Amino acid sequence: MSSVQASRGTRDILKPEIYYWQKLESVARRILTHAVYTEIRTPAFESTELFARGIGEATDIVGKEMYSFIDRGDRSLTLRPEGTAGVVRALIEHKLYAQADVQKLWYTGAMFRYERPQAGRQRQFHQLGVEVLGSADPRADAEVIAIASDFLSELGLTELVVDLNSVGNAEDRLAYRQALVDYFTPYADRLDPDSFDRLSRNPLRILDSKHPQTQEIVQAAPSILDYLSPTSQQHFEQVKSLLTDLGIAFRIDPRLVRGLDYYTHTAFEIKSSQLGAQAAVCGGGCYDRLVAELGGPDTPAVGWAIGLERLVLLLQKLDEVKPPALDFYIISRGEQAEPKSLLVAQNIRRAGFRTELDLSGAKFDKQIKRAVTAGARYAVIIGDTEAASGNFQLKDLASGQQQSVTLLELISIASLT
RNA sequence: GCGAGCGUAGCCAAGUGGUUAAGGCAGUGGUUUGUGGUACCACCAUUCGUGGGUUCAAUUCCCAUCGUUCGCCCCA
Repeated sequence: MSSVQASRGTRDILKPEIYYWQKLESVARRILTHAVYTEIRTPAFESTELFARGIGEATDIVGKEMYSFIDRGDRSLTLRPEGTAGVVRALIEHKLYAQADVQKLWYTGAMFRYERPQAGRQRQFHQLGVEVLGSADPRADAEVIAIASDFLSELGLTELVVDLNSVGNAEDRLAYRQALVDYFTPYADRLDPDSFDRLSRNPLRILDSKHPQTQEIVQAAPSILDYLSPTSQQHFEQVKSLLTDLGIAFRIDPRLVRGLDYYTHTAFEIKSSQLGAQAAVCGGGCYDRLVAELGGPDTPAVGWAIGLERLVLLLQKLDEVKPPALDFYIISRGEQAEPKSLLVAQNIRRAGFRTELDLSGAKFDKQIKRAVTAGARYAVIIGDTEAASGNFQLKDLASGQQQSVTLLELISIASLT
């Protein structure tokens, strides 16, 4: 086949699937609006430096997954691989922190990473995220988790589990990192190659290796929870107690670490047992150092991102989402009738009814069949006789009853029922 | 980036080294006039993702390539 096809890792979202996306978007919008989070829309590409500095040079995302390019003005740009860096850049650039101590923001949009595509993992994918900037209060952590939890359960998802951990502050992490290096070094030759590599680069990440032999060694590794400073510990305790008060079930996973450098204190993931290897639907945590690292004032922050492709995969396993019900289906055939049908359709639509106009010119039986399949409540049948008289056939598709009515009568009948 | 599987019509799917590539769903036309069901009839892949090779002969075997799926990596 010589026709052009969608690029690897990109896809079109077509009819049945799009209803899930629309549902998820409307639920998200409602919940976030009620929580008084403000939507923010940032560019799909940013200067490469923003991600290199923000996400961390040593991360895989920056190291090998970014869509970077030089534009015609010799600038190095990158399609955003995640949403937080751009939001923080906007916060700093517009000095949003000066308008209010705490900013509560949310975003959704396409992100880009050069990865091996798989179910629920595309090169162009979509995330929904929230960021609370300017509060170190444990309530901020608990609030964002509560919002994620409400959002997911509102969508009807069960079998979700919140995994929770604290990675402490910068000093805690440093001390823990050293402890891990000390622990793993004697086992260095027994680690899998990836983990061996991380020993010097990013030892925390050895913890969530899936390699069986590495896992065995990890079993007895020191726990981050033993390296938390009293303040970090207190913060963590408060988050746990707030979640308990909210009735949000969670389990502590001291081996939960995040892939991005900017995380501190609370780290969490919401996972589904129904997703195979791409189990994490929502991931987030605190990132107290990021704003300062990108040149802004010292600003504590917490947020999460939800992978929408994975969420849609889950939703599709639940109930079927249908398009909104159809009120009218306009059937017409004939030289006088067909032009008239559009006028009728527009009038009914203006009266507030969802109305489909059949443009096929097919025979009446065919069009009526389609009206039934489309789930319409009424069919309006217009032939040349009706077009001339101004009286249309209004057919109730459930009962099969049909009457001859004017446009005004037709609308008032529909309004009454 | 690594390992493995898969790729036949809009969808599902059988198939074999050898004249015309099953079947089902959907679609279209029809069984005389402008009305939903059922039944019946007809039509619907010059071609098996693409390119190359082996062979007298390939959808079938081999190689490459593209896409996709699963796992690793990573992440949401």
